[in-house]
Amino acid sequence: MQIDERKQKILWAVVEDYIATAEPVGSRTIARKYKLGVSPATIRNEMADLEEMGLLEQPHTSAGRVPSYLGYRYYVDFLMHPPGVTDEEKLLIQENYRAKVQGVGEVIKRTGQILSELTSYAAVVAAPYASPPAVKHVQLVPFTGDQAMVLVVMDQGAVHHRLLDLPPHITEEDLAKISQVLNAKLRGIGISEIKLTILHEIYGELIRYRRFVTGVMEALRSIGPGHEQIYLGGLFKMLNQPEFKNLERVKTLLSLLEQEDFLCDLLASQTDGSVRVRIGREVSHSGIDGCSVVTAGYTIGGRLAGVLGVLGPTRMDYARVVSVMSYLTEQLSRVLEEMLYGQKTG
Amino acid sequence: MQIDERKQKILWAVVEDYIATAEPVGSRTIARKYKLGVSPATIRNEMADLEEMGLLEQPHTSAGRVPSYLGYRYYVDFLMHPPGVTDEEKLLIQENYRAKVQGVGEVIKRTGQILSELTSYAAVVAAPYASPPAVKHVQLVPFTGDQAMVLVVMDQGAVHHRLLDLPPHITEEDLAKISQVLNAKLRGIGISEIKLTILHEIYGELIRYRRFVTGVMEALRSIGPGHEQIYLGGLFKMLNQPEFKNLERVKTLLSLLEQEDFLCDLLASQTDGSVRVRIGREVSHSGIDGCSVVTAGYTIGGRLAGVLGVLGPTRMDYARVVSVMSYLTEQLSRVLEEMLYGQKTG
DNA sequence: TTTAGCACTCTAAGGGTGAGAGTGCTAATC
DNA sequence: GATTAGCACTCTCACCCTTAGAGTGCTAAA
Repeated sequence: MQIDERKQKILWAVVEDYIATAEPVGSRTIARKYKLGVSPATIRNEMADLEEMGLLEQPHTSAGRVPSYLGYRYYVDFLMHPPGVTDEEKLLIQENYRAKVQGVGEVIKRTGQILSELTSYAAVVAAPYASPPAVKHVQLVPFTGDQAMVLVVMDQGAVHHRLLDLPPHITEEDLAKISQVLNAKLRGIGISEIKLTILHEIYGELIRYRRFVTGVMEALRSIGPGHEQIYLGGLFKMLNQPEFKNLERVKTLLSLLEQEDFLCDLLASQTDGSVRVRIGREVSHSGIDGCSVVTAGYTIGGRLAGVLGVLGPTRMDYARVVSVMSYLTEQLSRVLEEMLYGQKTG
Repeated sequence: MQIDERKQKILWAVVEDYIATAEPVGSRTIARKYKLGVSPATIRNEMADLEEMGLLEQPHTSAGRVPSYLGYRYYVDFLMHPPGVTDEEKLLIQENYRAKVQGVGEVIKRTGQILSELTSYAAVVAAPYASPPAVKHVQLVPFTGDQAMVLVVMDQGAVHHRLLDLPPHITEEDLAKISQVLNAKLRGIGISEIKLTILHEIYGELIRYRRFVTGVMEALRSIGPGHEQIYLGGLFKMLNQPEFKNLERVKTLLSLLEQEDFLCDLLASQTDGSVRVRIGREVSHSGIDGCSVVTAGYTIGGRLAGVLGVLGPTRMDYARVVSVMSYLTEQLSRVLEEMLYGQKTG
């Protein structure tokens, strides 16, 4: 059996209606609302076919139909028409960024807020993690008598800091000198690219402080790519969805979402700037059944810089979410580029 | 009518039992479990008195009694015996801090996690906001061709950064020089203490860069004291409490907790290192009925440095929470002091 | 003053019922 | 051969009723 045009229309109608109402969709409803020019009986027959093909499901014998996982997949891949973003929404988004924002963290937060605002689902946004982030500047700063702080500025504006124990009898000038050497050797290099040759060069010039420099390098390595700031918000919006009237579900979901590792996992698989939809079981995490995740990458200077995502029930308004996400990543990329490289070069 | 010892015992028993079971407490239960040496009938009479005094309430005529707001207040003020913390729990807390922790942020996060772990309620922890934080180090770092990053390390380990437009034709050496002057003038001074005299001194030495330095100073001022990192966690734990089986409540609560302003408000009123219990209506925030908040300050060098709090239902195990909080703030103060001032001076 | 006994009240859980929505099948129609 | 009207059937959900259970207040006795 194949999916002819009428079947497509019916599948489309079922998915759209179910997304809108959260109620199983009956043949009568489709005939009435979507005027396909055929009677409910015909639609019933077609729906029985679609069920046999695994695209629809029946909660129980005498209920309407509900899209199956495959049904959603087919809808997302072939049937939906992302409606784009209205002018008002565009304005809203741009307003949101126009307000004076201080630093990347603020931008990320605002992005998350507006994302959940516009979609009514939970939003997750990872701050730029950059692939790979390159060191822009390293600075050792005396802190207490026996501790120093290592400051590392990355080329995309992130700043990391670590505290380090100082060896005895090291002076502020020593620190400045070490900073200087580290800068000369590391600037423009990704953390993960720090290889033995560079290490040897550094040790060569700083042989006196070998042990301390080892500590510094360890601290640098501990920065790694992952575990940047992650924004999560809009949870309460998602609870308005009827699928979350079950408290047990809310609990397991919340306990997952509180773990940053989990959020990282959700976003990590995004490897380019496209919009990616993972439906139900495709979100491979136990305890998060019946949910879908839409992720999209944003870029800085053309390279993937970070990911934002929307988490909602499988019955998610995919078309809308995809529209919002693609416009939003575009804007976010633009804003970050302007911010980090200046208006002129952006 | 006054509260004699027997009434106290009965009130105590009602509160304890209700906290433990979340069920209205009947006279029979009290007679059986708390062996006061009197019959249920006597207890009934006493309970009627306590109700008349406003310390107990009846959900409906034929249910047991439940503490009223005043009842909880009386219990917290006069009747409860904080049980202290068991040795295992002490060990657990100390283990938690012993693990290698990187920076203040990590300590705050871990504190929040263990706090909600030990109490089963939601935990809120504000990173040290310090009164006032003093500048430890200022550093200007060239970023892109026409932007520089201002790094400010505060004496309690926080690091702030801001991006700034550079005037044309400024060199890296210029930046280094400006950094040096700023450091000399600002080190040890609180952001809010930067007064005109200091400003004049700086301008005097850096007259050439006057406009740029103005920008730097503005950036510094924008750091301000408030809005440090706030940890919030353990929400899903709180949902196990039967009072949150009502989804509507969970939603309003979540929407409040997602606003950092709200969390700040919750913690802000704490002005010393003591443990403070606010019950029900005392938490003056609409939309958060039936909840109590326990806050406590932690100190660094004897001065209030930050606040942690527990948010739970009015039927909260106050005795336990107070015990945990007072031990935890003690430990947290110790850990932070060691971290920021070094083991020897702590 | 305390206690036993008892009638009374209220809730929450269980079970039965009927309306409503939707289906699948069959036979008639285009 | 595809489509449709008609109809019997199924299943859920909301509603009502009933009852068990827990707890009370009152009264009278100890």
